[in-house]
Amino acid sequence: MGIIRKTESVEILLNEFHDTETALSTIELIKRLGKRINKTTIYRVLSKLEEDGILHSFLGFDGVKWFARCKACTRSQHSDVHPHFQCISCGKTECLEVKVNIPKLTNREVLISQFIIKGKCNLCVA
Amino acid sequence: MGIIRKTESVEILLNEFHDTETALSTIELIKRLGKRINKTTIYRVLSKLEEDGILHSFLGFDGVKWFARCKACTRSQHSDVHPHFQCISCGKTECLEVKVNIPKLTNREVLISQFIIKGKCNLCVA
DNA sequence: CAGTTATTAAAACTCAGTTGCAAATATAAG
DNA sequence: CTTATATTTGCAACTGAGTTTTAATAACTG
Repeated sequence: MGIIRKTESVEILLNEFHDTETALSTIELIKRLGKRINKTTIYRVLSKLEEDGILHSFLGFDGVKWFARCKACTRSQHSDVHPHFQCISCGKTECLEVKVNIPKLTNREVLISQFIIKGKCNLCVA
Repeated sequence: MGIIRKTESVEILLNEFHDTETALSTIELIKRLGKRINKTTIYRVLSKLEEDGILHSFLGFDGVKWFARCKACTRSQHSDVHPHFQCISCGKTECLEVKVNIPKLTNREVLISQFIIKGKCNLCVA
């Protein structure tokens, strides 16, 4: 249904994504905000922000859901189709501004795709 | 630690993968075999078969774990790096025999990558 | 300001996956 | 073949991410 009312929860959550390009897991957000916002609300607001094309989500290697800011998505179309990188050392998870070429598949209709890469990030690779 | 003894559980599970190229979820395997093998054992045998390079695993869009036969993997190296396709209509999930080009990432070390595509399979696309 | 409707918190629940431990069984040694 | 021992199994209880239900609360509309 998307966001209709500007509530405190929405504002607080949007704020967490405002000053960062990196993705945040639901777990991390609950850890940070769990005392101010109920976890049920956190889950609901996140999924509404996704519906609205403000955030996009993906599953990390551990099966936990991550969210990150969209750059050029709208409510009707999520156009953020890029790989996500998860660092095994520091845990930082980020969107990669790289084009993915989805392989041509004969006789199949592609709807969504997800590409996750695990490794060491620029700071941890040393 | 991998498989050391040839037990009935190992044989039954290997058999499920013997006559199919498609992937099987842990949920499906527990549904099929849960009366013959305890679910704990199913989970344990699957992960040992993965260690041995006989099966490989990946997470579906729902966060459930899927397993499929490896083609050219060994205990020391899992070389099955291909996309997986999950059909939204019939649920069939399969390995795609397509090469994925992992984008060149400067200053980063890539360890594992996972590419999942969701859509309609050749039978359901009609 | 009052009425309507979306949003929230809280608690209980779901369900995939894990853990600890005692009993069972495959394999190696004698 | 029998015994010793180390792996494997089943069971029950647990973990933890995410969901559902319901009553109370807060944002918008007129």
